[in-house]
Amino acid sequence: MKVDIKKVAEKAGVSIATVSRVFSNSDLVRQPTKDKVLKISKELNYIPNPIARSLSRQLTDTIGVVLPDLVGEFFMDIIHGIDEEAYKQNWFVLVSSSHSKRNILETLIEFMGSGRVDGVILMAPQIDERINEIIRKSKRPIVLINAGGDTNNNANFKVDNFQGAYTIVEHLIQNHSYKIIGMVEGPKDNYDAIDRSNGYYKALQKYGLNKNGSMVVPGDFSVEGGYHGFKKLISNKVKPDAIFMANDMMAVGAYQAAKELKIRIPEDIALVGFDDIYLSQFLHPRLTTVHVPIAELGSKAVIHLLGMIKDKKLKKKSFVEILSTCLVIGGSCGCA
Amino acid sequence: MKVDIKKVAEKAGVSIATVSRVFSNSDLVRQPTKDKVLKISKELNYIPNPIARSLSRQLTDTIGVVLPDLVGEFFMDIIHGIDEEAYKQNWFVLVSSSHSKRNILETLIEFMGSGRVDGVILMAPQIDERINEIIRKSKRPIVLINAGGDTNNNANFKVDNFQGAYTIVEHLIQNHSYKIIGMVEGPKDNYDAIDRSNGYYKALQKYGLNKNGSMVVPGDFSVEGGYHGFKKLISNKVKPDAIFMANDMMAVGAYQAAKELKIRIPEDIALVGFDDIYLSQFLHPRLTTVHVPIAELGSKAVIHLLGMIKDKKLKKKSFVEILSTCLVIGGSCGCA
DNA sequence: CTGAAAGCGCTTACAG
DNA sequence: CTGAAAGCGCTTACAG
Repeated sequence: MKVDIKKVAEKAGVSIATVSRVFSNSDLVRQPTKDKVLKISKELNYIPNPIARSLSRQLTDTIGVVLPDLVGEFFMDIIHGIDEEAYKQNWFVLVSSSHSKRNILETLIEFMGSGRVDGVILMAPQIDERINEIIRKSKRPIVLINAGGDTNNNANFKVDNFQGAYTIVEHLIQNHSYKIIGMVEGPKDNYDAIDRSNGYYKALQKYGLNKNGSMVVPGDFSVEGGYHGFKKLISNKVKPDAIFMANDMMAVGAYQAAKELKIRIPEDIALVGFDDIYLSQFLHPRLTTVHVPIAELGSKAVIHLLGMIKDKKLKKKSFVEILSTCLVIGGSCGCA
Repeated sequence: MKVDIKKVAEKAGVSIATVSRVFSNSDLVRQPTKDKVLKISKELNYIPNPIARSLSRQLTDTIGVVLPDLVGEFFMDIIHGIDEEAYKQNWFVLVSSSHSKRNILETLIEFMGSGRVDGVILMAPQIDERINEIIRKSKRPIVLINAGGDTNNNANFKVDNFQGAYTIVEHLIQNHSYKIIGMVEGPKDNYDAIDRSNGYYKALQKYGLNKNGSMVVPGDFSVEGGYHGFKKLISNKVKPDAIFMANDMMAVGAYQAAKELKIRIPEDIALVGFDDIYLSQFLHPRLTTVHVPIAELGSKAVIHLLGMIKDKKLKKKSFVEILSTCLVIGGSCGCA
């Protein structure tokens, strides 16, 4: 029943070494021999056992992907980007997201410590010292996606949150001449959020609006957070002309609040977001926001990781690539 | 540097057999011996190599998950359901979705043929003969999620599309007394879609509306499909009182069309959907729809699959569980 | 309760 | 170009 390399070798009248060479595409085998082995293999329905191969080569052809719990909207895009690229190069993807039963740390230890994967892609909103220690101790390469905290001495792929925020706020100022621009920020300890806030401040400063044109309230990247943040801004004696929500989910909450208060977007107040989540195109008017290249982040991470696995030298180098975002114009900012 | 079972055995003054037994929690080891081994292991930072373990046991503790390309909204929920349950039982998840570079068939062959996984969960909208053949030939167990086509002799977990559709249409008839109920159907070759259509017809029939109260146009589960389907229904001389969109994505398209035509929902026409996708709660008014227990589908599939892996007898039995859906009432049907 | 040894199915340096 | 043999790091039936 079970057909292994021995059976193929026997039938083909060669040694298992030769069969092995045929399947690893060694050029040490003559074409006729190769043909014969391949023919027999087909007949017997032989597929080399990847586990045995892994044990022998000390390589698994598998990468581990560790994701945080809350990536919701992005989840599929990331996995797709990773999966597609990995497949192109004939690698497998072991996925693990943190959830109620498990945290990132555990998963990382499991992946890095065992021989189950040859490298890992880690998406962690925040790298703490314990995580850094695991990374340092491990001999397996790791690539960070959108990581915050101390990410030195690692390979990093990030999104240009600062520039994205700067650009969209600049759009509000330059194209629409809004004078007072409010912002509902993201979580204080989230690095994406911090960079977005910085981009906002920078744009205001550039156009001299930082003194009287700024109005900031805290938020948390959730729909409810956006709902309350919007209400808070709107209840100010001086009303903002426009509001920059630090992410689209909060913008959704803002739409709800506006609806409730019968405030029209963009007639009464302009609104913009960040992320370009799927949902944002269905808001009315369509949300003006910043597009984030999620799938690309995934595929770039894979390419780099495989490079690190193949070339040990690369592993030592720290590396950062910041992917640029692009503005998505909808009607919510006041554009036609 | 590399610490293996030998090193631990040596340091602990026992044989590798004993170390192995300690880590597989055999009760054949005395507590003091166990303690000593565990202590040394901690010191040396020893983790048993899962690949070697797999080769020896002929088990990988890994399940493969094969998903179609287009599950968008559900993707994360399914993976989460599967991942969480698998983790509870200490299993790993190898994910693979079909995409531009790969189809379901290839992935399935790869998973089933090689020794990379002990079983697979397959979500295929349609099982064709080639897929069935692969399943039949493989000695590894497989569980089907929401599969269509000939799924006999397999383990299946499905959603009760028929009942869900029946219930929501019945709601339109019973609670709102609508007399003419249109429907935009899903793809002709999609089994979910077919069952939903059947539920719709059954409800109309039950209440004697099948003669004059039915109005059906084709659709394709896409936003655009819903947009055009809605327009087509609305352009009829006799207008429907309510429309059942075969899925929420199409309902989104219907909202867009309604907005454009200045048709109010539900005042001018009631609208309901199916799936309860994340987005549907943000439509105005909130979409009345049918909730589908996606994560549960995933976790149930895992539980059953692991059962099949552990108990070979189970593997032979065909099995179907149909998870029931529930009605989610929003404002779009005319409810307060 | 513990150990020596065979075996899981491959890869690859070495010898020819 | 090909083969015999050691080795990858475990598990487990067998013997004690």
